[in-house]
Amino acid sequence: MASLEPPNIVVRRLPLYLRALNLLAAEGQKITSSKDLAERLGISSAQIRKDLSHFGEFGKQGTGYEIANLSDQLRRILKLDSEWPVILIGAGDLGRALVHHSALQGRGFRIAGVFDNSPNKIGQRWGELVIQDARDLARFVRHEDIQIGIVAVPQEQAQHVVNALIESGITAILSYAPVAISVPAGIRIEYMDPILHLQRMTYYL
Amino acid sequence: MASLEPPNIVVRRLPLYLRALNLLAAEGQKITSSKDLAERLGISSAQIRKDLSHFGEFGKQGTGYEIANLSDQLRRILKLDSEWPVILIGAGDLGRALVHHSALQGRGFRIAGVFDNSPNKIGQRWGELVIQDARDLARFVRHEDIQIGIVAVPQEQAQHVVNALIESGITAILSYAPVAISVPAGIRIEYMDPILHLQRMTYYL
DNA sequence: TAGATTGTTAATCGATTAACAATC
DNA sequence: TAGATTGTTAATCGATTAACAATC
Repeated sequence: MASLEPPNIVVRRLPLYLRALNLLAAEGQKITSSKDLAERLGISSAQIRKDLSHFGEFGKQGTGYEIANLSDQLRRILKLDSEWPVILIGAGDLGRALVHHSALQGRGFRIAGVFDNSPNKIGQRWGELVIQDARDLARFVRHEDIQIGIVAVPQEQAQHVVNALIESGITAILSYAPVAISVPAGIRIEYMDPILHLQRMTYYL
Repeated sequence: MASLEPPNIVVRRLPLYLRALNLLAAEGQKITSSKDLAERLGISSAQIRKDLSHFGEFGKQGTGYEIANLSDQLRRILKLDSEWPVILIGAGDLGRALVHHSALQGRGFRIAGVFDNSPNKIGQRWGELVIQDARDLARFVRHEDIQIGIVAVPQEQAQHVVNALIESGITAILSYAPVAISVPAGIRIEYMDPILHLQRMTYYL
């Protein structure tokens, strides 16, 4: 039964389930079970059933889950059933990898604009995108009603850029800068820092 | 008092503390407290003290922690006091961003080799590195005694590459491929997937 | 039907927090 | 000394797991 406030830790696992389901679908599977998913993800089947139960009943006793259906449901729950336009700030290597590689396509996001403050970069074409002047950021965000920003600027500029994003109306931020950034309540921020992940493994080597 | 097996969840937070300490040091601070760190990291001061207590006593009542000392201690605990050589597999945009940006320098790691399987890429220079043939990977890993690998290849090749890495002796892997990879017990793997992070925020928008 | 798997409850497990004596 | 902050204990809180009736 869907309760009122699913714990954040549960919400954070849903994208993992969705990713596994996508993979199963790509393999041509139609049906899966909590046991099957659990093995693939390395967690317990009880946890998967419990997690899903916060949002509804998606399975069938004796059979399991229809992959296409569960996938749709998760996308709906995570609000990924339509594409979110995202802006990218920082047209460096990292930004290029994101745009070029285009891993965002098909998973709920689309890069709608790229911004930089370097005169060398502004005006350059990246595929269908033209790098824009960071000073035009707020206007773009408001006009296109963007809610999500990706920050791929040097560490020293990160807090400043985040402030500007929030000022312009952005409410969710993914930062590649390896520093804790302070944001007001109501703004969500996630971090990407490869070093952090590497440093989490060396203890065990 | 240092207990026998600190929980993994505690070990995973240590790099965050280290990062905050680095920042404080860069600001010219000499001393900090669990309260100060807690505010900066958005967690409780009790948690920081409890976490540190798994590894020893690093503070002084009434004063707090000497930043340089605590930083050294954490680096020692995490085995980051000497530089780990790392190999990178996949010389695409993402790989270039990692090498070029060189964010690894000074945080305990150094890219010792870059590998790719494309004839177009092999032989290219990236700064001081020359992209090597992926077939020479095992030899390099053994000869240079590398323990850590970063996988930045297309999704479809990720499992295959990881298998080869493990075969050659790598025991810790950072994967940029957005798929769960299966590894035998004793091998550690961490994932970098920006979409996952974005998908964890949309629920709340 | 018999077998399988769900959704849910209750028990267990583990992590976080509050509180405080020790002490710098 | 008085004030501040540690390290640690015990209490609280929350998450995970085991178990099973329901049922496809």
